[in-house]
Amino acid sequence: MDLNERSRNILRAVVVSYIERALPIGSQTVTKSFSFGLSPATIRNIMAELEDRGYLSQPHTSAGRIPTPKGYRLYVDELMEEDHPTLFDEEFLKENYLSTKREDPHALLLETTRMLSLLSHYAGVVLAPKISETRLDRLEFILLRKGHVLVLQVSKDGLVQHRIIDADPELTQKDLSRISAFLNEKFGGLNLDEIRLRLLQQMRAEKDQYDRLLQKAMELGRKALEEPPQEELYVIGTSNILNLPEFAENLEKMKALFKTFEEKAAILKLLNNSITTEGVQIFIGSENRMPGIEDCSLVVSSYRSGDRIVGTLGVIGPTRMEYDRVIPLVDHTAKLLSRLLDQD
Amino acid sequence: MDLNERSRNILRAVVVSYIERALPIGSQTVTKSFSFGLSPATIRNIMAELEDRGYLSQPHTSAGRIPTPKGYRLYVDELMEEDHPTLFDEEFLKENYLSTKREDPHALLLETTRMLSLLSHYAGVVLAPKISETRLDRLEFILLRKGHVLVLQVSKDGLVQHRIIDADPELTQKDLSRISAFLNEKFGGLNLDEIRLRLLQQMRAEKDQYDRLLQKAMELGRKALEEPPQEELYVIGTSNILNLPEFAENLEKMKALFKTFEEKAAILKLLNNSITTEGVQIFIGSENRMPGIEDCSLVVSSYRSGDRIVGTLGVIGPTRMEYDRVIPLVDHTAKLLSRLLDQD
DNA sequence: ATTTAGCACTCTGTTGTATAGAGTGCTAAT
DNA sequence: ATTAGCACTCTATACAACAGAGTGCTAAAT
Repeated sequence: MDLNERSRNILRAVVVSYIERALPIGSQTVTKSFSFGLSPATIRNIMAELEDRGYLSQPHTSAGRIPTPKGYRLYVDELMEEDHPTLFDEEFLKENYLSTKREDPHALLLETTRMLSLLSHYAGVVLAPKISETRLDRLEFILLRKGHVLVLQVSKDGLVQHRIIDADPELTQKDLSRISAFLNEKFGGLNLDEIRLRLLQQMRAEKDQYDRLLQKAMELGRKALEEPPQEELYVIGTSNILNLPEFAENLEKMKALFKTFEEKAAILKLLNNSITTEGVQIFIGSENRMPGIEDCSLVVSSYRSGDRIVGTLGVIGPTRMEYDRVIPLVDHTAKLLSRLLDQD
Repeated sequence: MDLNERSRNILRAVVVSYIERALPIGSQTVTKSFSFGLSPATIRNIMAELEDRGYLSQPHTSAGRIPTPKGYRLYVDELMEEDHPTLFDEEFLKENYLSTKREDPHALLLETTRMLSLLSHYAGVVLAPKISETRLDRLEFILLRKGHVLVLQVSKDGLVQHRIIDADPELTQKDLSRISAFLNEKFGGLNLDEIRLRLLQQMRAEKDQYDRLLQKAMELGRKALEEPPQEELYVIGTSNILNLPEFAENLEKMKALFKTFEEKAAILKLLNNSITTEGVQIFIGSENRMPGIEDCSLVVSSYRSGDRIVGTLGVIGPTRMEYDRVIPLVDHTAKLLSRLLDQD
């Protein structure tokens, strides 16, 4: 049932050629570009077999072959020689990326996205750490106007997020400061889910107590943490996609793709799914079931801060992506980002 | 030299028809769609004259006419009957926009952009108020780790921005709190430019004084305000542009346009230029000299918070934009936003 | 038992030609 | 001043012819 070595070589040749040329690959092209010591006729037989088995497809009877997602999958999993980032990419990152200021995680993540886009020539995406899953460093409340409170969350890794919530109009800034201090004391170092849980427990326990400020602290804390904070997704380089021939020819696909890019929800969902898995993951074309990007491939990797996975980053490009270059790039970038986030 | 009434009517007819149909307009179309009581031949004469004068152009000898930017300009300035937003737009905004929560200006601005895009069917843009030009309500410093300080700025209209700066590593949170209090006391209610100026003056004056904390306060204040804060531009609905026939047919223009959208710099510049002018401004096609959007028109209006102009918003669409619908829409939206920002 | 040369066949894309249609500009009549 | 009429121009479309790339199959060669 398995493909023999020769068939695999031919498949590799077709995939590599197609990635380079974006045109259906015929038996002649294969014989010319690679030296298998086989005639076109033989190649044709093998290609026909590969098509039967679902690794290649033909746009029409008398055309060359194009890899199917299954074909790319085999290539990526078993045939590709992927090892290190290219020397250029590695050097470039060392010179231009590692030197970015690390004090503001936002700036750092943005720069990471830019690097991914720049070096891959596709679109770079970075899903920012969800502040709710990081350990809390500080929680501050600042009174804006009566009844409106600015909540400032700072995580241990320096991630900052602010949000405005409604609150008891009787609270003064003094109350708020005391509440901040109290909550920081009590919950500093925990992650938000834990805090939320403890708050609820405690509120139940102390329901009947008379310490009104304590109650307000609990109430405010709960409110501050209850709504899921907006998820932050950086996307840079979508216009790179416009240069690819496969989309230039198919306006409909491009429309769908750009709508997806603009709405971000589908991409968020995909990246969120990948956050549980360690290392590089690859979604090839229709393997990912997201409408709009079913003609794209994604190469994503989770990254960490300290010993916890906190987010994912990656590259979105055509199924005809240069996997052997992009996969090590994404892997490497994820590691560099993890390192940058860790060194504090 | 001026166009007579009849020519102006014909020009209006051509512009209106072209906006609707996106195809060169011939003399027959004009006679059929409008009843001027003139034969096609007469229309032709007039159109030829309009072309001579630069209001219309012909893609080729035997085609109908297309308005030039000059033609659109005359239409917009003198021929168009623009008055109110459509009933639908007005109702829609009343129902869906005026009810948005106003406590978080960011959310509000985002919603505004969404509305502009939704109702115009083009791309909506909103340039957020520059916090440096708003009056300061609060300035808070929070120590992240040694030498890194989170600066939190809150403006009187509730605009919040945070930034991370390097600072004297010897400063403790206690120092920072005192500095915050001091600066708030001294400068609350002023705008950042004023504050910056006063700080410099004062620093010079008190150079030789021995109050070290005061000096540090000055120094920190200066640092916190020195770098221009990033400008915030919301853009929503770029993918609407993909549906327009003029761009679908011209891939190159579309590429340029989307690159411009992604980079945002050109749009920022344009909107910043418009911030000094009150009311609605219109840039038609090549009138705006920004590469990438020279085939687009912009309808923008400044908006205010209280009695000061703080930002601009608008719509980016094809030169063939439905000006009579979009201009009142932009105008109306700007006024609504101003009202929402004011009611505090 | 493979491999391959040879060949008929298929499909695309390009080129050239004819044609219909839309629209113009000009002239002469109203 | 307007317009009917007409010759002219240019585009878009359809169609045919054809070159080119590529295939699959068969029979010969290794």
